[in-house]
Amino acid sequence: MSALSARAGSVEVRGGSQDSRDEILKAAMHLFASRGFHETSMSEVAREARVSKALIFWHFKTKEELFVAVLNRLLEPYFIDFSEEAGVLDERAQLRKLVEFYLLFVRDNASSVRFFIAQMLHDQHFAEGLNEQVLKLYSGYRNMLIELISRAQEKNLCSRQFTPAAAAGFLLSALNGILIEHLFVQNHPLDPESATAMVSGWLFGEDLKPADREGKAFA
Amino acid sequence: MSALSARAGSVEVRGGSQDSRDEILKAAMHLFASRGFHETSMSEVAREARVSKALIFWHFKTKEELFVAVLNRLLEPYFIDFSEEAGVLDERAQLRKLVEFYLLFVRDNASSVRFFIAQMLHDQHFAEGLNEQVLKLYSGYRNMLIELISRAQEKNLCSRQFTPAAAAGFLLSALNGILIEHLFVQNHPLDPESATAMVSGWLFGEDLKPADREGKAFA
DNA sequence: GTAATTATTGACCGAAGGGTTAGCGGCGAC
DNA sequence: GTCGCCGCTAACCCTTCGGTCAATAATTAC
Repeated sequence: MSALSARAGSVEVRGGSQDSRDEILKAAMHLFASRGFHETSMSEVAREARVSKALIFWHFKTKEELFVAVLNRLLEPYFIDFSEEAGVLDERAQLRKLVEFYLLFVRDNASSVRFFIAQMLHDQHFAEGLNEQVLKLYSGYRNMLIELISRAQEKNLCSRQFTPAAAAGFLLSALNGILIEHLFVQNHPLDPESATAMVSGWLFGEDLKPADREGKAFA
Repeated sequence: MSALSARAGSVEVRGGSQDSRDEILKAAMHLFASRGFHETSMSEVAREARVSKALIFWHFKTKEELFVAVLNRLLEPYFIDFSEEAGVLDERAQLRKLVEFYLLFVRDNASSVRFFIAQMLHDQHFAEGLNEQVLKLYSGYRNMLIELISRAQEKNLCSRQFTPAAAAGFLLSALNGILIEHLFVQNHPLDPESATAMVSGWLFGEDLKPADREGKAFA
């Protein structure tokens, strides 16, 4: 915020402490996210931020505090509000939009997603604070799905084979499965269109276009 | 193997070098799997194995070599052969069996599965050697699914809506999604029966029993 | 019995890690 | 001007880490 506005002058005229703090955070984000907590030393962060190690400890009491700050910063893009887009679309289109949004987000933030998953699986210590926030995001998304599916079922727009909660859960599992396949198998382009077609084919019982029957996203 | 048989006497009469090597491996397995590579020190391993640190370096040249040995040891349970069970069952039952097997395995080896996933996501260095083996397992499983689905489609036992490869891919994604949900949401019991019912409901277009419509595995 | 080989150890080493401290330049307040 | 605070640094401290080494038990070989 003020960190950026203060940098009006084109070159390295940084003055305020916010500026160095930001530089440190950026360097730490990069290093922590790509190497992990224990494999990143404060000296490395200092070097990458072109700042003395002591300054980092002036901004952040401990390495862990810096790490938590990085976690929160990396988490920001995950808090998105797309309620306004909903207005005109019917439930089926909204669901499709929601699924596509998930897949696009994962594709465009793969490295950050990978980092968070690895972090939560690996380190229960930090995970505790993290779990709360991630779970909030996750259940928010799930609730939107449930709500939409429920309304779609009322209007007979989709199969009533499952309860909305079960359908949403299964859908989420499929999405998560696509996610991890994408993270593991490199060169797996995660084609959101094909995957969305596949998933909504299941959900709405639609007949698929011949191209989608091959499920590029899963082959 | 001989490690155990040599310990016939009730108390600590271990002799051969294999015995101490095994003790070290067991300690290292435990520590690496629960804390990770970088967070585990050789001194800790030595203490847990009740052995001097120097002895570890006598058995294993470096920490990394020990870690690789641990990886291979932890990977052993994953190589299972269940071709003989197939014999009498029809394709539909075989598929159900295969799905259930996946889920049971994940449930019963959750900590090891968690460790491998975290490891592969986190550390590309070791992941390279690991990826090969894991990918072999994975594509082996996938090929069995494809083969079975293909035969099931020929016999009209299941929907022909998708190509076998696409159906297998989607199925695997669903399974992986269940897997990660199970790893993240603690107290999520991963009910294999319910999940299998759900999944085969999708695959075979079967009507579900009322209890399964609620999809306990996903709620 | 003794020589060689195999297991095992305590003590040690240099490097790197997280964190501290004393101090320095600059700048606003008075 | 000078006092005091803020931003910042070089040098230092202590601990831990991966790894080595010389010495010593314990086995085996002959």
